Amino acid sequence: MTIDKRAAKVLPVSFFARSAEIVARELLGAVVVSRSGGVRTAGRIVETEAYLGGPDPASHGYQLRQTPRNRALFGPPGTWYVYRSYGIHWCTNLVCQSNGSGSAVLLRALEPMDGIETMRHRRGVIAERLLCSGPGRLCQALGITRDLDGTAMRVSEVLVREGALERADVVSVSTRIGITKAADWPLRFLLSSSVHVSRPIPRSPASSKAMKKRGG
DNA sequence: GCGCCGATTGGCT
DNA sequence: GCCAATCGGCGCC
Repeated sequence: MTIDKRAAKVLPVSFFARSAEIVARELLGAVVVSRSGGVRTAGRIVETEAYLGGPDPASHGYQLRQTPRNRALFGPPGTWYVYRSYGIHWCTNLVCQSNGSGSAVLLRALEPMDGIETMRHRRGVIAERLLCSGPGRLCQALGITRDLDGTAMRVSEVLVREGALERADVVSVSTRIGITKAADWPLRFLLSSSVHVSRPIPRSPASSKAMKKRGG
């Protein structure tokens, strides 16, 4: 897949000035273009999660509590919020809704499009499906670090609307990954037909239990 | 000041 | 499936 320059259009701030849930769903199929280190890399978004800020116990903006780390989360819509995960990885979000809402969309997986050799070099892996299939992985592949935190969406990395979804794309919703609080909120959005998602849709707890009981 | 925890990943059983 | 790596935020003393 390549980016059609005629159709490519940078997403306006108004795109992000809506609920994180809506933005997370509508970002599927959009393209992230990074120019980190002067090298161009790009990927198509295939997985996102919404974090709702004040009312969301899993959000870094829970109860609108601000710290030096999450400062960017309370900035204007379209601001990048990048944080360190487990002291090792970077994860990147785009601020949504309104100033001070603390809500954002986490980018969880991309389908690599441009600069794939650069991604391989940065990631130290060959397999294409391991390049951007996770929030930490995609940051490494695109060269995203704390440098991007608090900057406006267009400053370095940008998001462009790439037509829309393709005919083969299947939009699915599931619970969010890797959290313990509000773990049952259906705020993960993914193109479930893509091989580049971080994980498949989890089985429901009930059927998972049944599978375990049956030795599956 | 001290200890625990996490929006992850990669390697091993 | 289990576990370590590694660090900032947070609760508690």
